[in-house]
Amino acid sequence: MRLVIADCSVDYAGRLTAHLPKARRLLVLKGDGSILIHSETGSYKPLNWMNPPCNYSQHDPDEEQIANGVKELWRVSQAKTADILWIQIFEIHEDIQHELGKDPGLIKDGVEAHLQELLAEQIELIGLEAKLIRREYATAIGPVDILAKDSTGQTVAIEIKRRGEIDGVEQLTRYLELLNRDSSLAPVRGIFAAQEIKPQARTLAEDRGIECLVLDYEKMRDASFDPDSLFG
Amino acid sequence: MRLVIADCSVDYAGRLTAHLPKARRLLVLKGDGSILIHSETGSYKPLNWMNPPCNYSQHDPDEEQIANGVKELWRVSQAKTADILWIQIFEIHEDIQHELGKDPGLIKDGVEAHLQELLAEQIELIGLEAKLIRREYATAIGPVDILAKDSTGQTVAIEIKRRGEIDGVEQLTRYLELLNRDSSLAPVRGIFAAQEIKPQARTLAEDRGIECLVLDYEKMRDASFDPDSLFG
DNA sequence: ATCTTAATTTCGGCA
DNA sequence: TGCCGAAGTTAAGAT
Repeated sequence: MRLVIADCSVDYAGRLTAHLPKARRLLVLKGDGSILIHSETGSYKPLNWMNPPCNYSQHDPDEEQIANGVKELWRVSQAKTADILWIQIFEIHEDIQHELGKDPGLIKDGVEAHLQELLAEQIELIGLEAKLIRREYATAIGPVDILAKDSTGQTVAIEIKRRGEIDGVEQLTRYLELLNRDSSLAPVRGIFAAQEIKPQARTLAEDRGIECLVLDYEKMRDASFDPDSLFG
Repeated sequence: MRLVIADCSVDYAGRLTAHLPKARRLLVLKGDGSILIHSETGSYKPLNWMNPPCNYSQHDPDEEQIANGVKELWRVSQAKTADILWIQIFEIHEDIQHELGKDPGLIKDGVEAHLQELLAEQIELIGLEAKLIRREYATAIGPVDILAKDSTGQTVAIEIKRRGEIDGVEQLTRYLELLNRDSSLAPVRGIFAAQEIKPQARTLAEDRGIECLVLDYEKMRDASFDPDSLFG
């Protein structure tokens, strides 16, 4: 990995056209050939970048560029698409190199899968005497997060999201349409369950007769450790 | 901006819990207090990070940590949320500092907003004598990009994308369903306009009676500079 | 390899 | 400030 602090200007041409005027910035050239251009502020997205695999080459600045003070001209192009980054280097203030080696990677815990696990375990949150049929109920267009039966015996399809947005309602709608063609299950109603449900998603869901359920992750997790606290 | 190459391990607790085992990495401490932790590969998202505003402090490692070889213990916490990053430093291989100053920022060209502006201006591209009703026509489930009337007086809802994919067709379908309930507008037909329309999106759109319109950005931009060139 | 879905999404615009 | 949708989204998982 090479780290360069330099006064530079950048031009990107690819999915869009963009330009960075001359300023002092950090250039990170990674071992896989990718490059990141960062400023002093703004997290964590670089001002400009190129994803691997890409090709780096150095070129001679033309007369006009030399007259403008350009010392080096870098070209970074994407190997698969037509994306190109031209970097004009005016002055290099720092230039160091270190090999980092392979990274063991990030270990995560606590995402959507956990919410699904907890709701399956505490299925009565959707209504008293509700029973779990199964998680990840397979259909032709993908698995339904949870399939259950309510106290009246009606089948319920549940879509779980961390944040409930319109896409999730569309997804559940497609499942319901399909499940309702299965006479052994129909009529199937839907519940859209999420830690947070956006107003537009709620509007669309209710317009389609889909119930919205806001999940309290902390409470569900606590109840999972101490089952008595939920229904006791 | 401070750049540190160090052997470190990281623990994050916040919206999720995550851990990075000991390895050599790049730590970027920006002037706004934010921190990025990068490895040799994988652009451009860091392995771990903390967004500004945040607080940095150094702590004394406990006996166990010292026994494990921890030399420094950094704590970076988000000022507004409860997110915390603990960084165990085993060895520092490089530690440099540079002030970059304020960045003039990125200048973009060729995004969706611009396409929308151009099509509103050149609305006859959807058909002769078409008239613009308005851009960003508000509905309960979000704004329609462009609402217009064609030469027969029929209302037309237009969804604009840079790249036309299935999502965009779904979005337009929802708008059409809603708009067609409004007797002062109905019947409303749809046009799916994009610089590039994916075959699957085109198939779905046409199946639903939605017209597909491929936009030539360069040509529209030129026409905007020289209006005569378009219809002359 | 392609498609689908989530993301500690980030980022910008407008109410 | 908060909500909503786009992004050169990126990244991970499934088909």
